[in-house]
Amino acid sequence: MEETFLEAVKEKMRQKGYKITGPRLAIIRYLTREKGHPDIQEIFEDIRVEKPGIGMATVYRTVSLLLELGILRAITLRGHHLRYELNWPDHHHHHLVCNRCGQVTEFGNCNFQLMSGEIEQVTRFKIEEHALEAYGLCPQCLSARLDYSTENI
Amino acid sequence: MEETFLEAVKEKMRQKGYKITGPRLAIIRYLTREKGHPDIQEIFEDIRVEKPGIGMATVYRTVSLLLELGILRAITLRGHHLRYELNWPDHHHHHLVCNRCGQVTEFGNCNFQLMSGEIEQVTRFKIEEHALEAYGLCPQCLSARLDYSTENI
DNA sequence: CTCACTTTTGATAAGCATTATCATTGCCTG
DNA sequence: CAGGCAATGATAATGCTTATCAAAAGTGAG
Ligand SMILES: [Zn+2]
Ligand SMILES: [Zn+2]
Ligand SMILES: [Zn+2]
Ligand SMILES: [Zn+2]
Repeated sequence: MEETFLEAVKEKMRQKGYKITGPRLAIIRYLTREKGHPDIQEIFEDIRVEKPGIGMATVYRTVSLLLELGILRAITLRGHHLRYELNWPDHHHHHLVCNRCGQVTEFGNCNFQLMSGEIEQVTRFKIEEHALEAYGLCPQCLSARLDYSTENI
Repeated sequence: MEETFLEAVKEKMRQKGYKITGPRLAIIRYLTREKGHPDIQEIFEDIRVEKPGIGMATVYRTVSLLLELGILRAITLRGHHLRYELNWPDHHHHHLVCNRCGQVTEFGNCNFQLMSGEIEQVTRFKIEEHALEAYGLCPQCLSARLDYSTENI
């Protein structure tokens, strides 16, 4: 899976005339390993461990390139700075964020197509994509809060 | 409606010990008039017309205050900078953005509660809020594109 | 209404994140 | 394995947001 994806990425870069360089490969490999939602600073710091000489500008440039190629996906949670994740094929999902500890979980149960038809009828738009984020309390913070309210009785 | 809302805002500010000042009133009045989704720069420029002396710092501070009080709502479209709209009571809605011209339309047909129960079961989160944005082509851009593809036959 | 107290304001400086610049390095094709 | 051109890394520049602080304005008591 990872290898096939990496080859597809390289092929896409070659087709568009971009060079496959050391820094770019390191960043792509890192992103295929990393399963979370790192921001640009985290990407920079993690890459620096294996490639100490890399510059922040290169990380910015590579992330922009991967976004342009559709390899990377950017998400915003509560309007905070951007976080990134690989755009694996056939993996439609959204994010659930804990309001207390910030933990991010993914969920795939998306029924958006049930409302999109009606929205298209009402607005006359043709819908192409959508973004959805849910906010609440994760299981850990939920039980912590329950304990707290019990204390207060 | 507008007057009732304005009074409710004033009351909320008094309760929290915030002073009702000229600049703050001007910004709130402007936001009740404005029906779009201005960003901080647009708010600043529009307010400056009626209150030429106002400083950018005050606009930033007032927007933060209104967000804290739940009077204002912030939205991000495609991870771009924040845009704002008043949090009118009982007006749950989301945004539909044209990928070509950027036009923003609101829609109220939201079936999120149909999926939230299942997501809560799977993830064990307690969901409190959600944000949803749809992207596509507005009616104008849609017909423009249809014309264009006809030309190309 | 006036005064005294406290918050708010506006101008300015400071702080960060992102982008632009440019000489040097390093892919890639032949 | 060399030449050409894109990419890199260091640094400067830009732009947006927050912090600072003296002056102004809102509030509540008298
Ligand atoms: Zn949590
Ligand atoms: Zn979806
Ligand atoms: Zn449009
Ligand atoms: Zn909704």
